[in-house]
Amino acid sequence: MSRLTGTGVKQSTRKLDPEGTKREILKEARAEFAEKGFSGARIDEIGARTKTAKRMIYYYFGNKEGLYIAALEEAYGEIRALERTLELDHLSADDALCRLIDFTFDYEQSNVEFVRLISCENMNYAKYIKGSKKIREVNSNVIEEVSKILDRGLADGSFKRKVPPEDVHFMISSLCFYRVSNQYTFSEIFGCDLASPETSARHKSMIRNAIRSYLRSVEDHD
Amino acid sequence: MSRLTGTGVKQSTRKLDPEGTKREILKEARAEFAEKGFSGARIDEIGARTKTAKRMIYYYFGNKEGLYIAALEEAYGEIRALERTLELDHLSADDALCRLIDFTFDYEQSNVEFVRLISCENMNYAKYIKGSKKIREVNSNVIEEVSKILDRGLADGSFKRKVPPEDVHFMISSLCFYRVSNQYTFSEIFGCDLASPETSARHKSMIRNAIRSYLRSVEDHD
Amino acid sequence: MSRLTGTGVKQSTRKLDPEGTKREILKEARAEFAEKGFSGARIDEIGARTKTAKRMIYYYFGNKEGLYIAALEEAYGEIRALERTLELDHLSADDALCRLIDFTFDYEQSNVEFVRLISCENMNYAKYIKGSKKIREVNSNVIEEVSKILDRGLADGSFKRKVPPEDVHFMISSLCFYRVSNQYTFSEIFGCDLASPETSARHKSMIRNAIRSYLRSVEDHD
Amino acid sequence: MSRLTGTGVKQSTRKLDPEGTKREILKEARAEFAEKGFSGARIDEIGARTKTAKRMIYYYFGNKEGLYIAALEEAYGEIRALERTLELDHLSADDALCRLIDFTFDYEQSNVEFVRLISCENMNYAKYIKGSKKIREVNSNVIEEVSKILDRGLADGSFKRKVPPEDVHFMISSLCFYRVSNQYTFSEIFGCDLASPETSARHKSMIRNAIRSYLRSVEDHD
DNA sequence: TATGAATGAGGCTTCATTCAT
DNA sequence: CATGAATGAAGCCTCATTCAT
Repeated sequence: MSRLTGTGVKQSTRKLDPEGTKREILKEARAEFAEKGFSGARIDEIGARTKTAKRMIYYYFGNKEGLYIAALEEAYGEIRALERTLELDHLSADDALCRLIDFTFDYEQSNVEFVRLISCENMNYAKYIKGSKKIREVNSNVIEEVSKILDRGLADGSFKRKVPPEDVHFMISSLCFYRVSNQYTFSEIFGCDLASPETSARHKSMIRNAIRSYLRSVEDHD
Repeated sequence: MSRLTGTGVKQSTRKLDPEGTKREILKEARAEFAEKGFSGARIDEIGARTKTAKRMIYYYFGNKEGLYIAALEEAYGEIRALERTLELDHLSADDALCRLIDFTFDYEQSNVEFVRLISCENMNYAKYIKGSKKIREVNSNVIEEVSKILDRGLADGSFKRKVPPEDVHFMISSLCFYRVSNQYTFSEIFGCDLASPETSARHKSMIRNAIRSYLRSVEDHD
Repeated sequence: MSRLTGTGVKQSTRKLDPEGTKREILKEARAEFAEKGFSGARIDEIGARTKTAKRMIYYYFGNKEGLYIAALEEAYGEIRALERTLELDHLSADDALCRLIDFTFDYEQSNVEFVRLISCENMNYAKYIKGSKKIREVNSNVIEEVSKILDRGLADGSFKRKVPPEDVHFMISSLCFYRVSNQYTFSEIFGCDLASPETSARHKSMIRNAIRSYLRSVEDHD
Repeated sequence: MSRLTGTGVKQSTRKLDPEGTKREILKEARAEFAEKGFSGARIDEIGARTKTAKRMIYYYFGNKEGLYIAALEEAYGEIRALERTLELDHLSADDALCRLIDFTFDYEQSNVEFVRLISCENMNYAKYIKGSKKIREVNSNVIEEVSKILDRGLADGSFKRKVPPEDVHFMISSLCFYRVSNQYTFSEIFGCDLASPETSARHKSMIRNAIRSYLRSVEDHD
């Protein structure tokens, strides 16, 4: 029943900073899950990366799954929060579209962690976000934004084609996401580097204009 | 494999078909790795799905890593072999492009397993295919095919834009791959079903025409 | 107690009632130890059942062991205190014996918690009550009471047999205790229900008369 | 992926003796569960007591619960198997009854482990044996045997009272079981030693004759 | 070729307890 | 008196892999 005083190397004095502790755990969890996936991630590793004891993970998040879901929620929350600051309504349809595309491109290119978390969750058949209404809420805005842009473009004649907003969002997402998510196999197989500044700049322009030209064109190959 | 999972059912007769055994293991390995990822996949499970014993996996493939690489190689081999049967040279540039896009679209839509294996390997930072020259070889042809189409299109005036073939391959891949790889989170978040026949048909046409219109257009938004 | 189990519900107002707090903890501790045994019981659970915080358990009882001993002492104290109110001296030997048996029977049947605590302590080889003189004290009276009954019965001829009072107490205890302590396996195995009113009434009479007839009989099978 | 050759102290060469391994694990499991109860028992401890690796417990029994159930089944199996060798049919009702009582008394006194396992399972509300039809089967015979004795005794006049065989079994069980299960608290509290040869002999005779006298008597105190 | 038995290492989680306020 | 935050130790179990036949 006796207790040896811990020989912990980490901290000489215990700190009491619940919010800080929680935030730090979450930060390292995102990194670890993004790097190794859900089953590859190690709770031990996350614990080791933090200044607090591994034990606190269970204190605040219950278990590995709870921590993972929290990590996903935070990741989705961040990108959608930024998206909301874009002020697309002030811009012409064409400019707004390009701004949205550029934002998505830049964000995903700079936030590999986010992209990998989503890939990871798709490997899990999205089973962990199924329970999270927070994620649904946080994402609800995107389609609405695209929709407004498309309506404006059709009205002012800059777009010719009526396309469901989900489909446009899908194209933006695909082209920006895949570049990051699949950069490793793509670069390896085709001997290029998708992350290089040149390729990056070229692709950014290409994605923008591919989507624009689709919305502006009318002739189809069926 | 545990004593608890029942015994004596499998090996009523010893079969001596090394190639068959190997093929069967590989088939189940692909399924398991595609479903669970590398670290989530279970050697035990692959053994259980097979008519032969788990021990044979080690006999034929050395270890989990060897089995996984073999699974990847086979998966890449299959799609590229099919791609080679397309006989694109006989077609006009426009038709050839569309045929290649359609093939990619259909193949990835029908072979979720393939898509997930590639996603999985990207989660691994492509570290396992780095060693495999077989995979590089097997993929070498694709860019060449695209290149020929683009040249032909520029020559006959059906395409206006000079685009690196890797970039066109990138667009095709992105749009076809993401639909499958990210269908779970996308469908969950936006309350749709990317795999439904309607969405599928609409997207197939959209992808085809987005890429075509890009190649045929000239005005850029910079 | 984990952050996950909801906060801020309990301590709307600080109550300053040390005795009440202590009593409440003890009550829940008895329930928890009786239900799960010493090693199965959870300090967290006892804390959760209480309106006060888990920390108070350590404040008042030192540790799990201290709490457990306090629970045992209280449990023994209660039954012996009631036993002392029986006023057996006013009754004939035969009546007094039956009254004591009936009391034991009823008390143990109604206080499964008590029975389980004793069972639990026996699983612990009685190591925790060894230190407690309180428990010895509190139990000292029982044998004395039985002894008086037996003496009276031999004197007035209603009992024929001279039996050590400990042995009679042992028979009463065995027959009343086992019915409760072992009701789960017994009922399960023999497909009956020891707790049903019918069986209960039948057994109560049987126990009474088995002990009586033993004290009244003389012929032995050796 | 490399494997260090084990520095195991236990055995220089691996043995392949599945039945022996299983038996050894079960033997040590019975001892551990009987000593500490289900939640107090330590899989590690059981593993350490055996000549094989802890891992084999999971190989053969799945988990702690599976091992515990197997231990219970074996324990019940043993006593009932011995009971079946008693050949009570050849004896007079009175002799048969005494022989059965003596057997129960001796067996439980000598097999504290069995008694404690049953106590333990009652602390678990018999939840683990609920699933086991093996245990029900193995116990089915007992009541039948008692019933035959009672019938014979009523027929030849050695017993006067018609008592349900379950109730007689209950009395035998109670008196023999409690002596062992509760010896620790009883001895501690009343300053005696229920396991001593003298007390043991006295109780054995007492139990025999208490049950006999009940069956032979008719006057009740109601 | 084929297989059941065996295993060390390490993974997730729980637990009683103590620290700091 | 009271409490939320923090923690080391240890528990159960899983996993890829190797041994012995």
